[in-house]
Amino acid sequence: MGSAAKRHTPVEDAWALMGRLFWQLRPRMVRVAGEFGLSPPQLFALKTLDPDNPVPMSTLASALHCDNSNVTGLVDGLEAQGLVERRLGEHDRRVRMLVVTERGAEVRARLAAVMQEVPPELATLSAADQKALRDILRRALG
Amino acid sequence: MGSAAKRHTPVEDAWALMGRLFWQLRPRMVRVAGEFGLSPPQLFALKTLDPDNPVPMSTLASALHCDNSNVTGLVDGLEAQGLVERRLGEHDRRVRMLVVTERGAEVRARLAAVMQEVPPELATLSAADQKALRDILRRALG
DNA sequence: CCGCAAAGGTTGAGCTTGTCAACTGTTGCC
DNA sequence: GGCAACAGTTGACAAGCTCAACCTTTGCGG
Repeated sequence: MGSAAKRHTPVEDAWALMGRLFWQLRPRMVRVAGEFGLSPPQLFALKTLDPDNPVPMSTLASALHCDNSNVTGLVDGLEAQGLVERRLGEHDRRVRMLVVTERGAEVRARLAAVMQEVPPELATLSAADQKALRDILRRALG
Repeated sequence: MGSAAKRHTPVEDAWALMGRLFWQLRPRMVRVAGEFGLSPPQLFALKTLDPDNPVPMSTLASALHCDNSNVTGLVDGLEAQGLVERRLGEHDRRVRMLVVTERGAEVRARLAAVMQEVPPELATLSAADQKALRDILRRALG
């Protein structure tokens, strides 16, 4: 049964290997978030926001694939730490624009720097493999 | 400012692109889990278990990077659906071996089939790129 | 201009995940 | 035999998340 002939296409194998990378990523995210005094969802929220482009809360909600009401609590936390501000919409007074504060932008930048760190498995690839990997993924994702 | 010279190494770019794939994966997991009547953590738990190799709960806990007490609840749910069974350890009566039931194995197999589906972005790659991608990842991850 | 449906956000209820501390039962070692 | 260590469960508690209900604002149609 363990020897049942499971046929995997090359890209399926590749996908499974990426799954392993993703899996190893999870504890790392929790750790990084903790180091910045954030919960993982708060980390994703701050990472998603663009300091140069304030957006309504509903936009953040759809970017995070979650409900508006969920974003309320998330933003409450970020606002309590002075990382973002709710600013009233100028044309439409229903919306609250999410503005990343100066401190928020700073935290976000350090965050991005940590998250961009490549897992050791990939780092050990040859320079040629690293470039090839990037090029293939670029072709796939534009 | 948008022109600030952000230097990214090729592998950092590749890692960021994989991050985008990972991000798109999240809603899909939630959807798949729901289709099988499971929550995402339950799905991961069942996926982690090996029908041919019963393991103690603590082993599952460390595989899931979480506390033993958390696994208790997770397994409660899976057991309530008849997907796994707690079997008393033969040599050590402290441990409960997690045995995947027949029905559990069936669900797990269908689950694996769905999860192995490759995201469309990767599926559109040329056959050569797909093989190259697999080979590079194999070199990275063994 | 009025009425009203629709949109943005917040609130509260309720469920699940997850952690920690305390506890039970079992084991193995000194 | 005593005792520290281990496996698992329980209870308390914080947080994420969704849904339904609600409030305010908006903009459209009559």
